[in-house]
Formats: sequence, C-alpha cells, structure tokens
Amino acid sequence: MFGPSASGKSNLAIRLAQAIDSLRGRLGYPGPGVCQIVSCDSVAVYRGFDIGSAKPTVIEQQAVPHHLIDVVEWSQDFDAECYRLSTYQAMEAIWEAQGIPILVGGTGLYLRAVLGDRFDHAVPKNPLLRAQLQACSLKELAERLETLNPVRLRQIHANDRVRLMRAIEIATAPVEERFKEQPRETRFPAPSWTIGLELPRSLLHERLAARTRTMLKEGLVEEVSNLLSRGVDPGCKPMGSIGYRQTREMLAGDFPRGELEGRILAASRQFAKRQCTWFKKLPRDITLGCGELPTEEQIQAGLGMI
RNA sequence: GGCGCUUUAGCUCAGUCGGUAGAGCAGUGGACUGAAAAUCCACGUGUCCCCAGUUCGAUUCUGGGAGGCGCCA
Repeated sequence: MFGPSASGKSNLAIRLAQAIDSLRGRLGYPGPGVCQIVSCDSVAVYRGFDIGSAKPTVIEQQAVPHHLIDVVEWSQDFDAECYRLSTYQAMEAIWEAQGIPILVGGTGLYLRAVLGDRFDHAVPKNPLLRAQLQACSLKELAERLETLNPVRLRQIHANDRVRLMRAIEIATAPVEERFKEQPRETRFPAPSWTIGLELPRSLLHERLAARTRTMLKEGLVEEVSNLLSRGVDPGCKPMGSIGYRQTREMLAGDFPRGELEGRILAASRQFAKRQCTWFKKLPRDITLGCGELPTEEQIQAGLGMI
C-alpha cells in the first residue's frame, strides 16, 4: 500500500489488517497467522525520531505487529539496500508464521528496491571516495564521469551532485561488484495485491497542515533539542529530514520560531508532491480515497491474488 | 486634523530616465537504480490601488481620492 505523507496510510493499514484477519477467520483460511505491517519509511527506521516522522503510536503498534520501525540508531548506516534486505527478512518471518505482510510505504526508492526492480549492480557505497568527491566541483565530477561512463553522464543533470557522485562510485568499483548479479531471494518478487491511496491536493494540504500543527503541539521542538543535547549529530541523515531539519535550523538561530510551522509545512507539501509523482506511475490493483477501506469483495479478490 | 513614506504576481519586494514589467519565496509539472523526508530539472499576463489631467502613448509625470505605515498634533 502506498500514498503520500498524511494520506492516512498507517491508519488504513491497521484497519485493513484487522479486516483481513477477521475475514480470514470467517472464511476458514488455514493457519494461525495474522496480518503484520512492514513500514516503508526512511525516517521511521531511526530510533528516537518519533514525532517528526509520525510513527504509529505504541497502541497502534500493539494492535497490529509492525516491522522496520525503530531498527537503527542515528549513527548507523542505513540505505535502500539495507532496507531491502531487512524487509525481505521481515516478510520471510511473517510468511513463516503463516501471516500476511502488509507493506506500507511512502518512500518511493525503498518501495522500488523491494518490489521487483532490484538494483542492477552490487556496488556498495564507498565513504572514502564520497568524501573525496564531495570536495570536487560539479565540473570536475562531470569530467571524471566523462572518462568513466559518458553514457551515464548524459543521463544525469549537470547540477545533480548526488547522482554524479554515485555514478562515479559505480564506475570505479571493482568489476566483480559492477557486474555481479544480486542474490535472488526465493520469494521475490512475491505476488502482491497493491493499493494506491489518492486524495485531492487541497485535502492533502489540509491534512498536512493539521499534522504539522499536531507535531509541534506534541513537542517536536523538544524532541529535536533533546536529541541534539544527547549528542545526536546535527548533520546525520535523519536530522536532515522534514521537520527535523527546519527545527534544527530554527534552534541554531537561522530564522525566528514564528516561521517554523510554515517552513515545515511548505517542505511537507513539496515532499508530498514528489511522492505523488513517484506513485502516479506505480501499478496498483485498486485506488482508495482518504479513510476509505476496501470492500469485502475487494479484500477477497486481493487474498486470491496472493 | 497636519506632514512624510507607501500601494506592482498568492507573499516579500525590485523596476520601468513615459513605449503595458521581474526576482526570491510559495505553487504546479517532472526526474529518480545502495544519500531518497535526500538530490536535481522545467514552468512567470499580473485591472502595476482608483479617478481625472498632460501626452501619439501613463504602471511610471501632475492633481485629486482611498487603504497601509510612521511622526507631529
């Protein structure tokens, strides 16, 4: 199941899990297993980043088992590949227990990494090289990639430092990594039943505004300053995510407190739009509106597909 | 009430020595193969507050009016 930020994914996932469980019980499906939720959220994986990532509450997590939430520390390395492997592991465990995994996602790349299109090379990141490349100008990066892989260079915009660097990283990796086939997990790509959540932009904006207000009321600023005073690196990955980045900047005196809510909201809207761009092209079996639960017939059809 | 400043894009403001205007932000669309809540790309017609005058032509100059801000009463 996928949808933009604040589209009601978490809530729907829980209700859907419960609906599927009760339906399975009534229809006498084999096995004691229950539905379990596998979160696909690049910030919720970090312990301590709770309010700003809008993690499901403890009560919600008790109602239905959740995976891939609170799995790493801010100082640990985590990326799309880590996510993919952890998710496969979690899903295997759920299947093992005869349950049904519900993958609930807002992070496009992570979804892609898990669902089919695996990475077409096995080149891990190279922190040393990245540190070197970070010091290079965009022009230098382009010149370097030109000699390594001119075809790839033409696919990347000249200002896109992140992709230029990654392309160089891949091109300079040992041949065996570049051409090694990714290990194929037995159950993947697994048959799935896919739900896309869509809502009118105006409603999405309203919900994002309400969510932002709630986060601040629940103590986002306190969460951030506590994290920082506990020694969390302001430059670490989760501190660069929406809500955390703006709050950190405000605390550093970059802009007045009164501007915080508006800035977080604007960044959230922009992110939600990017998510929508990503999801528009994703194939799905059904599309639901905000708060809409699939009908029993749809759920049965979905169960048939998996 | 008097004086000064001000009124231009959703917001903050440039600018036009008179030839109907452009930045930042916001917004919209897009890209995305181990940073992805990251990173990057594209997209700018709006009674230039209103009325009158001067002028071939006024958003620009002049006069009047209205709103806002400031100072003095």
